[in-house]
Amino acid sequence: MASTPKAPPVDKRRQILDAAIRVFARQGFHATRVADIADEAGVAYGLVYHYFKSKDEVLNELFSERWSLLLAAIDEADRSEAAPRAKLEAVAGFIVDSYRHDPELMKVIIVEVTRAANSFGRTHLPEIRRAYDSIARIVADGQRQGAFRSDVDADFASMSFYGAIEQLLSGWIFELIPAGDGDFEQAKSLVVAAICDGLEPR
Amino acid sequence: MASTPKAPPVDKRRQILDAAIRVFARQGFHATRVADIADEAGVAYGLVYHYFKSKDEVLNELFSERWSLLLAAIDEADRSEAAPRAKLEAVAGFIVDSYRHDPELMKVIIVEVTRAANSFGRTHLPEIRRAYDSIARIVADGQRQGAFRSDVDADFASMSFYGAIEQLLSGWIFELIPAGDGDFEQAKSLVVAAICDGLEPR
DNA sequence: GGATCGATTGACTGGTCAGTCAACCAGCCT
DNA sequence: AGGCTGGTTGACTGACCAGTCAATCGATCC
Repeated sequence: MASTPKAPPVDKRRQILDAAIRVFARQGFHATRVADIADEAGVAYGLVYHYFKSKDEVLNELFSERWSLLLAAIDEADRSEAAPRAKLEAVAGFIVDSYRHDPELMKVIIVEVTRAANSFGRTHLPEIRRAYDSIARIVADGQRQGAFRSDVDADFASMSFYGAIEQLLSGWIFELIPAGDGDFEQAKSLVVAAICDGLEPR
Repeated sequence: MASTPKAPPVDKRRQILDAAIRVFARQGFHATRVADIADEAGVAYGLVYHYFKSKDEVLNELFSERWSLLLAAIDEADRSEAAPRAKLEAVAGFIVDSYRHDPELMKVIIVEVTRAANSFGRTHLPEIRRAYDSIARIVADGQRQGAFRSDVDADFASMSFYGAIEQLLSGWIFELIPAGDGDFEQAKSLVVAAICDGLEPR
């Protein structure tokens, strides 16, 4: 062959990360030994430490990879010309689709980072917080435009909105509420409806 | 003395539980050694195992003690004659007051149990679920009375409502939003307002 | 005063893993 | 061939800590 296969045909690093998603999702971070990751990846124990400084770094990498996409999606929604309500729909849509596309990864991120406030959540608080802040900016903008009532604090609304979505994902993850294909679509509009329209009839 | 001090003057078991709250809140469950609990309680290591079968059981006890109060409060609200919206206000009020009354205990319960879905959360899922179900019953009742719109699934509304409150507590716990004395009162009505009235102006 | 029994003590053990490291291997260049 | 480089291997170690247990204490009763 003329090509120089400098990089090996299979990306072992990626292989380890993907294996880690599966194992973390199945057993939880604390209950998985590094050997479990290596086994699942079909790779020797030591190789994990060739590519990652520690077991923690594997999880950090998984989180950062995905969370940066979320931050980008929120910012993109914010910068768009859409109506405030449509912006929130875009954010909810992105998160729900993330779960639909890769439930195991989202499970790991939520259970092991976002909600693990005493371990990884603390480490990544600044990044997590950036998401809350960006959502709050969308809300505040909507209030300035008169699309949202102004007697609700934007930070508060942001927390409620995000909390509601995350609780929904948790419900799916732990099979507390049905997670059919239609449920996802329905959920997207329902979270926004709940926060924007409220429950009371007009 | 005529009295028979069958029980020792200080309840060591309670002392251990209270110490555990402080240490769990400060360091998190996984990071606290049993020796830390004993030290904080001013008690010998082995005494913890005299009163509790394991380190896990200490946390279980703390959770069950408090969660049963929450379940009772929700059920009491449900059984009352109040308007559906007032019932939700009562639930939100109880949870917020629980945090105000003992932030450390609520931090432990939320961080280590309710949101620790891969460890204790899984163990206590049935009890946690009972809270969601009771709230859903309040919502469904409100829908039957016409006080709430019916095109939002009650289970879904329940999850959103609870998720919003829990996210608020998380915000206080990790100092993402201000936790002054007035903020608590404001929050109670705001969670309900957000979920009942929504954000859009009338 | 000594027998009994529950509370209390803290040194010790056994098992578990994260992380290390020396050796091995495969491709590639000279 | 021989040597270099970087990916790959897995046995080993050192630290940590939950849980055990035999010993001590102290109150109460006979």
